[in-house]
Amino acid sequence: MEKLLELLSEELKQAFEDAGYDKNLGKATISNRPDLCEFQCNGAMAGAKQLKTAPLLIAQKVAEILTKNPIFSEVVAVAPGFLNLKLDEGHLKAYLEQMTKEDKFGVKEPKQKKTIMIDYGGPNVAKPLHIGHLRSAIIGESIKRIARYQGHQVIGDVHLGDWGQPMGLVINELKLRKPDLIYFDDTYQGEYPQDAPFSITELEDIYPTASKKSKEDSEFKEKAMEATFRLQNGDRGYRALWKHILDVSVTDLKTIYDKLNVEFDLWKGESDVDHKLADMVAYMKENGYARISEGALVVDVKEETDTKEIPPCMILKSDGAALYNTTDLATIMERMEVYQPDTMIYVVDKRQDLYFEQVFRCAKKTKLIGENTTLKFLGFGTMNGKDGKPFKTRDGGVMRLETLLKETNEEMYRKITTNRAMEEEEAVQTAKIVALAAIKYGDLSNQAAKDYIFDIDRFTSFEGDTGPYLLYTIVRIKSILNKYVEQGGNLDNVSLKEAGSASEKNLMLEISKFNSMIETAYEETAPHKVCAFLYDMANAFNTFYHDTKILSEEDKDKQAGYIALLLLTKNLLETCIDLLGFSAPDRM
RNA sequence: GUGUUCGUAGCUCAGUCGGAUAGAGCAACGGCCUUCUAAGCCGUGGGUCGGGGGUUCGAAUCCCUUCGAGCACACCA
Repeated sequence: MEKLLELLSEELKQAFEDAGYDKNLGKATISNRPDLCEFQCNGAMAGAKQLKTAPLLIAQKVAEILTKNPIFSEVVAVAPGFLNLKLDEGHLKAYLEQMTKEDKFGVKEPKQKKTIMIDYGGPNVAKPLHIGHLRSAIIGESIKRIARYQGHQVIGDVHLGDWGQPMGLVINELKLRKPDLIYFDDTYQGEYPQDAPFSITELEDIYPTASKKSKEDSEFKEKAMEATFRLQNGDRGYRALWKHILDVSVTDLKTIYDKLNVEFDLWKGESDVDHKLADMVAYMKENGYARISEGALVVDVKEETDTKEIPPCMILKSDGAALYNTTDLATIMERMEVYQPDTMIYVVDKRQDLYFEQVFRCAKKTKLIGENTTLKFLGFGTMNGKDGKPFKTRDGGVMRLETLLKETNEEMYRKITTNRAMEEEEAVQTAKIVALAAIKYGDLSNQAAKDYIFDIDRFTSFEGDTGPYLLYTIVRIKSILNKYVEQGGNLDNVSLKEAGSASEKNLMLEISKFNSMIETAYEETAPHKVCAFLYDMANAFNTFYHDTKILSEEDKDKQAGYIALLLLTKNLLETCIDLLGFSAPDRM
């Protein structure tokens, strides 16, 4: 269904035209003076110059026509030329009624359904997730859900770091610890065991140890490189071992992403395109895209219009080895072949901006992607501590994601149990749900591209612009709806009424912004717009709640109208938090 | 050095393809529970929108300049 602002703009256009002016001046916007009006139009001022007429006169003439229009309950022209508008209650009610009937509350299907691939998460095999991975997961997941809700086909790919040097390090360290494993026996011809010869706990200890050793011990490093080489060149035992590392690690990653309510459609990794690298490199050479520079194979990506220097995109290192660029480009190539996406969005730390600019240009120049394919870099800022510096643990290390989750859950459990009496089991479950909302809302309510301060005390607070506050609002509505049913009410039997108070109308006006908000959030890949909408709607609801007695309302017809409004509010709130990737408990 | 992002209330952040009196939250202060969850609501105080200049009827928003901060700048990912 059409956005409300567009419907109003249509009326304004007609009025401008009828008054003898350019109809394009008729554009409705949300009022920035809510004390005066609900909507406004500034067209008279914009047109005053070309029309050589005083803006107020234009506004007055248009207002005269508009006052006869039943869609507005009030039309006033004020100096210097604003048109102040109020919407008729009946029309507002009808608009909301239509929302409840339509699929997705009136969000229109896109004219062209796109296939969008989102590359987010980016964990490395054999390394535990740390807070650096948090933003990519949270933001990417939300973008995915918003785009999907908007009606596009969206594929989320975790893009595992599962192939390079780290794998050799792990294998080599494992060889030192367990030299007798049959995987290291070159003469072994039989099948390898199903079960991995190590646990996730062990694996998590192996990588850091190996990484440390490689920096201090050149012999170890050399052996690790050799192991990497053997793995990549198809050594049977090494491959089998690598497969174990992958399985154990991915199983573990899935449980944590599951806790975060983050879900990937694809668990592809760098290793999946290894077989394409040689062909791709050959293709770039044959078509004259690549050249040798300082021993390395590069593709120039400079453009005439550049104001800054863009270094060439390196395809192969001077020792002939592949690097991150190589696998990223090959991944783009494979995605084009298998999924033909219209857009690929990379949700990555913004410090990689220049790097991705090079890769994108290279992909375009070498025609790995089509003319109409969009590669989009969605860089997010750093998560800082309260001191404004990158977030660290108390002893200065990198905090594990699991630790962060655990601590937040505990903090939330403490808050819940001190404020409410609740069964142990329910309190634990509720704490988890609310804690996740706290973390995610705290992150997503900021613009993704900006650095932000991760303040767990603030995020877990139930007061103000926080996740818990929103959940509390939803829980409140659920509680009223439950009681209504207990008292014999039927939720299927309620219908909206015209607003009878300012707070009720205000809530309805907030609700009416939903489809336009979704569209903006999608176009700007901006989950924080969803957050702002949620908060505004929760505020509008709470104000309405405080000056309206719902369950004790004597007029049953009026009461049913309130209930219908509550239902719609609740459904929208729940839809929005789902777009952000969290959910609400039944009680808290 | 080059490029880039940013600078809004004591703190954390919205608002930025020009519109009226720059908005929230936290913190501070003052009200509102025999009544649907007070984890709430209502109100008060708090601002040279980093500085300067320009464009415009109108600038936090656009342009120039300046100061300050973060980040990036090919053989890591």
